[in-house]
Amino acid sequence: MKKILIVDDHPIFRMGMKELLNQEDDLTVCSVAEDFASARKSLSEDQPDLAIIDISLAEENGLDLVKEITLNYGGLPVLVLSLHDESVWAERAIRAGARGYVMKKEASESVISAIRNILSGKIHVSPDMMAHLLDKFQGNPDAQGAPTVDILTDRELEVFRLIGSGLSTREIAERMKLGIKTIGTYRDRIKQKLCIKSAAELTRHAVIWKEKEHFPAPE
Amino acid sequence: MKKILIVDDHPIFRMGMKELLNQEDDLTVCSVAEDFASARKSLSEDQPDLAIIDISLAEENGLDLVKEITLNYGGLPVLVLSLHDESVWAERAIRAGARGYVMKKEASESVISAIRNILSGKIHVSPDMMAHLLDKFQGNPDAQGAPTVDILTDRELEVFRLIGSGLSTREIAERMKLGIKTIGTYRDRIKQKLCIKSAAELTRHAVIWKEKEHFPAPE
DNA sequence: ATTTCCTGTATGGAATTTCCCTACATGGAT
DNA sequence: ATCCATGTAGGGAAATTCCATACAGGAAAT
Repeated sequence: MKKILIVDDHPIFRMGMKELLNQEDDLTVCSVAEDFASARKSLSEDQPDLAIIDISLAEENGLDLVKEITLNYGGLPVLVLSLHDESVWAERAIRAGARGYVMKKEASESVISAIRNILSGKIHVSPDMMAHLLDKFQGNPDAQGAPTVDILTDRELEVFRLIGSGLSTREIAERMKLGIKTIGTYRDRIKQKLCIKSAAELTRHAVIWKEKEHFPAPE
Repeated sequence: MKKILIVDDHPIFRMGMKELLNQEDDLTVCSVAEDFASARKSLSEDQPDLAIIDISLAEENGLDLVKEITLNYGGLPVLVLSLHDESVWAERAIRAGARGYVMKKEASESVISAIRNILSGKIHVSPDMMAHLLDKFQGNPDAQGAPTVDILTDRELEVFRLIGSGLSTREIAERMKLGIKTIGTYRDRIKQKLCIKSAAELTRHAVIWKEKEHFPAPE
């Protein structure tokens, strides 16, 4: 019986996931957490065999939790869930130490099979992503993907995203629990990498990018 | 026993929602649908008392389904769910005929109480949104579908547009051959009229608006 | 092994901007 | 006649932007 920890800040989704996993004979949800603090608690108290983490946690950045886990609980495999498109996040998730990535809108069976794959030692991402990662691994840096945003580091991207949702520097600092000056540095670096000259344009690019990523179809 | 139809394209979320509702004594999920077609089928076959609709459906626009339902099944109340922030979609949802709006990340209890409110004839949105809608209703009675920018004066709109194309205050002043301070005043007034609090958000709204002008929405 | 580059974090200080208030002239609406 | 929306602009404190610099830890390259 494998024990599983779920970290997700959507209550109803947590409920669905728990239901789904408990229907399997050999899996059991040992705990659910909605933030870092309770996730840490469960990690030490319940000793799960696998952690399922939503990387779009409300206040915190799920990638950080993934990093923390692979650092401190080396053996514990992590499956990353996300609302958003694989092409943007899967690679970062894997680099952060996750053993798999699935999008939330995928079928229940995908989630189950991802879990089984991971528990048996494999890495689970979609075939496309797998190919892409391998490509990149062999040193074809210009594989494809977003020409711009791709060169941002995790933190830079995080800041970029928050800029895109209309937050001010101070608000971003609060949300990420960093100094204002640090956010300033990230903004500088983003501007440099993306060849943007003013704050106004930075915001504009960020907003457009975010709208594209997060609101693909609807008006 | 009230019968409820769930329309959502996230399998796991559907499962969670179903579980949640079935735990209530007086509610039962009569059917779940993941797209328009099966939603229509359930509507005529199962005669639900309430429909819960995720407006970020994969291929289709959930708002259209809301409109269709209020048109053809006049009496059937609709609760709209969305991943995204209320401020963006709630108003549209209500205008499309929905009787309530909740974000997916809200607690399970909010969903339940939204359902009960709606079933008892009320409209359910967050207090903030309620205030905003009421405001709009009396302050601007003919605001039916008028985009907010309508209340801007010509100059304000001009400034708004330039902000949306990523120009800084100084650049706008130069382009319009006005003092920086004047542009500052326009920015203040735009913010006030559009209920925007920070410069970052102002830019965000302006960019989104401008982008929309250029990419006529497939609504 | 050592050097170099990248990333994350942060500081300093000058130049700008934002933000909130006030001011005033005009041309309509009441 | 009066009130109000509009276009224009100034003052001043607080906040942000912009540019430079710093340093530690890790990865990559030599």
